[in-house]
Amino acid sequence: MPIFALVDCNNFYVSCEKLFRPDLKHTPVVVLSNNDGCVVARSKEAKALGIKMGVPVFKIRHEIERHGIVTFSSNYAFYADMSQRVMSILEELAPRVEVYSIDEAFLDLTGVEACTSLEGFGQLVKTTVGQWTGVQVCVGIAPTKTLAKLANHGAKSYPATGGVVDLTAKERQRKLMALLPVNEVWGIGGKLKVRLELMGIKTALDLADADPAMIRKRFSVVVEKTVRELNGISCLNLEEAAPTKQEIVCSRSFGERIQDFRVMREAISEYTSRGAEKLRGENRLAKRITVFIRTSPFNQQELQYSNAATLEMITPTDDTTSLVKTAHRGLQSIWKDGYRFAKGGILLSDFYDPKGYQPDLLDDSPDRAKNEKLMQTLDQINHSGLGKVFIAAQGIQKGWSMKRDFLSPAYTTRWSDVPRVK
DNA sequence: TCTGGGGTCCTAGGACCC
DNA sequence: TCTGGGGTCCTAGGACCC
Repeated sequence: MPIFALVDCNNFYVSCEKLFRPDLKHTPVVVLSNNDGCVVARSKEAKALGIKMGVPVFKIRHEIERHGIVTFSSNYAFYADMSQRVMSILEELAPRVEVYSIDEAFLDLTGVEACTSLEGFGQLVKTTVGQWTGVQVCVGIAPTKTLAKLANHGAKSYPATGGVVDLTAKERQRKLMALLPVNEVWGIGGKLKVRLELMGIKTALDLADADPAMIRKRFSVVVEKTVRELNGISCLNLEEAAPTKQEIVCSRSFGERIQDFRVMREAISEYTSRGAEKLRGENRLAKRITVFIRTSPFNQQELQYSNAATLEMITPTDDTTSLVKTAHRGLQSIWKDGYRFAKGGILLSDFYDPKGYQPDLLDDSPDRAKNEKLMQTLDQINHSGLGKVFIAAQGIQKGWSMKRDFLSPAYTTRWSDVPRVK
């Protein structure tokens, strides 16, 4: 029987910010999404004040002032660096690790029991990560990933557990599941919760006791697997190697609404360039690009418009200039004057290996090799810290670029920002 | 006035073929 | 009035995750 552990950092983004701001130790702190739009992480103090996850900042302005809540713009370069430190420790402690997200990892603990108690191992993970990085984690241990997630949830919710829950015993599984609403189960979101509740399935335990065949018929194989996982039958394996990407998205809400075609073209050019850069980083070529724009769905007073265009290139490419040209055609085909656009972006898909694709006989676009050197040079300069080079279509003013009014310094990734001890 | 970004997987349904 | 059936492939859209 396999044993999984889920290690999850507590309030990760906020914890990162607090590491370098000991003065904020007991202060309520929140981290905001891109554009300083919504709350995406909350300190324990902020949670205690009733600040909800995902709430738009403008709705809690009053609370922020009244309670002196400190806000940070999200600083992904910093969080990604801290994440790497945590993950490399986990990789030292456990033989097999799946980095599941920026603040979570699954560990394979099969066989660990022979050497030490599972709970003891969980405590070791927790204290080691805490001492070496300052980041606090909780550990959930169980025979399936879905149960390990629930165990972790238990470890977070009940301080008496000491942040580690071993859920390998069947009775403990059922006891915890009876307490949890069905939408706390990994893979059950708001829509499924409503449909399940109509069938009388209200708790995680109700779902575990449901008939898998019936669930498959009424929902899907995904939910069926969830039911089996809740019963201790492992359906989801540990995925050590990151699977190759199927698509690359670059999209942003604009710092200010866009009403002018030329401005939108700049923004789309910028996202396309970034997408092309990511594509080269993944060592892939894309054959398809989707361009999309939309007004704000939150403002119902306003005229709404949302559209997307998908274009196919003759030959798969990673060349910024030809991708930007294609994106421009796409934008042209969906653009409409008279709207206040709130968001736009591009999606690259239908990927090919640069070494193994079939060139098209009728392709008359310039030889890929010519632009390859140019793209390499572009990436090199942009990664060197010497400055940034970009194509003219991206524009210079960028009034639309995102707001980040409360950004913390790059403590761990930029020499000039490394804190000084006086 | 102001509401994130980047992914995955599955399914239904249309297009197309014989 | 009567208007095949079965298969594959592709895409859009919906659901979920963090």
